[in-house]
Amino acid sequence: MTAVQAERMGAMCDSARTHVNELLVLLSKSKMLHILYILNCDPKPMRFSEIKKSVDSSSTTVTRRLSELEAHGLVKRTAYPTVPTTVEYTLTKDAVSLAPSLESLFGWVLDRADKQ
Amino acid sequence: MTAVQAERMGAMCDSARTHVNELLVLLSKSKMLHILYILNCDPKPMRFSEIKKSVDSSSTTVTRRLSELEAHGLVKRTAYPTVPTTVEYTLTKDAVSLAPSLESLFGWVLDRADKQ
DNA sequence: CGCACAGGTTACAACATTGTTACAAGAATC
DNA sequence: GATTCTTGTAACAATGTTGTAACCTGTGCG
Repeated sequence: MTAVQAERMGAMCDSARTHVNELLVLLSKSKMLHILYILNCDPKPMRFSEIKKSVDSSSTTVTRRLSELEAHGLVKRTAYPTVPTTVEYTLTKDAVSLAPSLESLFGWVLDRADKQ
Repeated sequence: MTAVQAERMGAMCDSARTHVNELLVLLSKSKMLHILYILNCDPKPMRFSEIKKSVDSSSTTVTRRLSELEAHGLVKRTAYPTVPTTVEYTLTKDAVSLAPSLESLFGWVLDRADKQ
C-alpha cells in the first residue's frame, strides 16, 4: 500500500503533483478537517449556524472554508428563499468517499487526546 | 463508528477538547501531513536533507515542523557526532499508529488528483 | 588560507490569514 | 417604527506564518 502510493507519487506528472498539493493545502487550512468531520458525522444537511457553532470560528472564516470546499466539489450548498434565509450544506459523493479516512484520523486524535 | 466518535466528542471534558484542538492545529500546519507521510513511506530513518527535498520548503520551516512533531512525541530525532553533523528522524510508535489513517487520506488525495 | 559539507539558528521583511465591525435583505413581531 | 431572525459580504487592523540572507560548528581538501 505504502510502496504503491510512493510509486504513484514518483510517477506523477507535474499537473497531478499540482493537484495533490492543492488538495493538501486545502485540507490543511484551519478548521477544514473539523468542518468536513462534522458534516460527515450526521448524514442530514447542516445549516450554517450549526457548523459555525461546532467549529467555533468567525462567520467570515466559516464562509470562506465552505466556499472553498464548494469550489473543490466537496460540499453542496443549497439556499432556500425563506425569510430569513435558510442555507443547507451537505457533503458531495466525492467527499463521502473521504469519510473513512477522516474517521480513522479523528479516531487516532481522540485516542491520543484521551491518553493525555 | 461515526456515532461513537460524536458521542466521545460530546462527552469530552475541557482538557480533552483542548488536546483534540491542539492535535488538529498541529496536523493542519503546512507540510505537516506531507512530512508525516514521507516519514512513514520508508521505515528506515530519514535525514534532514531528504525530508527537506521531499517536502520542498525552506529549512526554517522543515526545522520548525520537525521540532513541533518531536515536542508532541510523534518523531524521534537522533544526532550523530560526525563531521559534518548527521541527523536522523524516525516516527515514534505513537506516530506509526497514525500511519493507516494517513495512508487512507493520501490514497483519497491521489485518487482525486488522478481524476482531475 | 579559504571553502565545502550537514543541519541547523537568528533576525527581519514580506506575505497570508484571522477576527472585528458595519452593513444588507425582507417578513414577522413587539 | 424598531427590532429580530439567518446568512452572509466588505473593509480594515491585528496577528501569524513564511522565506531569505547571514551566520554557526569542526574536519578535510586543494
